[in-house]
Amino acid sequence: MSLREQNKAYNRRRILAAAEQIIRAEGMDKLSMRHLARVAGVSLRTPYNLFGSKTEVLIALLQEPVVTLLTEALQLPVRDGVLQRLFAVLARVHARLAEDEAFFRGVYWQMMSSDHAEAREQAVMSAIRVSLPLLQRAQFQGEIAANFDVVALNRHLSILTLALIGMWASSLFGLDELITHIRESWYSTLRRAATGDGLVQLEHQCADALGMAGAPAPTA
Amino acid sequence: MSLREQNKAYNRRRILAAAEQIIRAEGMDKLSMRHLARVAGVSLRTPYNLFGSKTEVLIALLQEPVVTLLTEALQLPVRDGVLQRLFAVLARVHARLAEDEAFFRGVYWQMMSSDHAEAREQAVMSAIRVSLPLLQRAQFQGEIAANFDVVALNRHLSILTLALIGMWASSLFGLDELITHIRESWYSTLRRAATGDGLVQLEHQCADALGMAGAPAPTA
DNA sequence: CGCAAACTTGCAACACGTTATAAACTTGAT
DNA sequence: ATCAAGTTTATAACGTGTTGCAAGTTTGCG
Repeated sequence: MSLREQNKAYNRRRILAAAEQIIRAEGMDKLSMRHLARVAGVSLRTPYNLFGSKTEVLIALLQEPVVTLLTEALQLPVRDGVLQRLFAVLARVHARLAEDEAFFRGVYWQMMSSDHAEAREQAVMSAIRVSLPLLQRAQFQGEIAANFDVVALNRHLSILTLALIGMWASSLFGLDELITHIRESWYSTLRRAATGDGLVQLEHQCADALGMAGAPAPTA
Repeated sequence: MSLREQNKAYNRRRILAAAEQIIRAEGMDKLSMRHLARVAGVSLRTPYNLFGSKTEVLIALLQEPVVTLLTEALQLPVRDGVLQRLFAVLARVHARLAEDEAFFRGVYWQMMSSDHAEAREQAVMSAIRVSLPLLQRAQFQGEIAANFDVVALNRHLSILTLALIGMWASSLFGLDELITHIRESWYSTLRRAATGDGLVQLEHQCADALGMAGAPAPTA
């Protein structure tokens, strides 16, 4: 890497570190570009040169912990099958979000409520890509019906999930309710697509602790 | 109504009319408070006096068409039952949104991406209240299992729907895909709760045109 | 009418995200 | 060392939502 690139990378890291520190120590509403630049020891223009906008700073700030969390969660040991793995990932994400609820909520909120539609769209699309291999594997192993359009299924599930995360980020409910809604919609949606062993795994999830229903799903 | 109240109501109407005109003629991004005040023939301070914030102006702007649309849609003639009525309402809403897509999208987006969490929460809560009577009636008529917590079911469905609308408003996909996601999630969720006649109505909806699936739901 | 309360107006101000401009600095290659 | 290209910096500016303040206007009441 050339010296030029090294310096840019160094400034990028300083800016992201400053952003995280400000959010943790002073709160999301104190994260202005002027303050960020001052804390990072950099001019106001530099974050714009290196990231493009405040939104893209926040996207970069989320990327590292999210990638770390997902790659770790996707390797959790699982006994039964692929669909169970999905819910195990959700549980891991739940635990991680609980550790840093205010941080993730604030960053995600500001990120999603900005004008920069293109930057948001890119972030969302990369999120949709994460879960596709899992669902494809589930279909390959016969947990999902062979004639189901698994790409559309994945898109639907991802969009549902991100939409619910967006409402959580907008402070309309707490983390526990968010996870309940996600579990509920994953369960309901996958129940349409699952077959055989997949259905067994799903009913196991339902028996665990599905918040909404007064009763397990009707078996007719 | 006292003269004082009359004048306030008159100014409110002028401001809302000006807002609508600006959005339609010049686009959402031209709707600044200064411009709005100028077009409405009113001082910058007055919208704040009468509504409190830009967010609340937009909420007021949405309220009238939304209430009109929903009260009309809820009285649509329906042959079969309550669950079918839900999907009929959705179809009516779809048609209305299609007439004014940019308008509704822009207003909803600005409304939901503001800082005023309380105002947003109030709007969301009133939206949740709309569908509850229908679901309660469905349960009363045996279309939904008697032991299902219909209040939680309604909250879940409403939040799913609003979350998806939020993603549509943020320009992540178009109106047709929005309706597909809503139909899909309503169908999947209600299939857990429906019994007897309710299930029959749902399968009728599924046969209509459910976008995602390559196949009808597995009958096991 | 006359007076107090309610309301609107005009103006300045604040902090914000973002951009333009021009000067200073750093790097890479000759 | 020199020079051009690439980056950062300082400063000012624009338009934004929102608020404070003092003056002006309108309304309701005696």
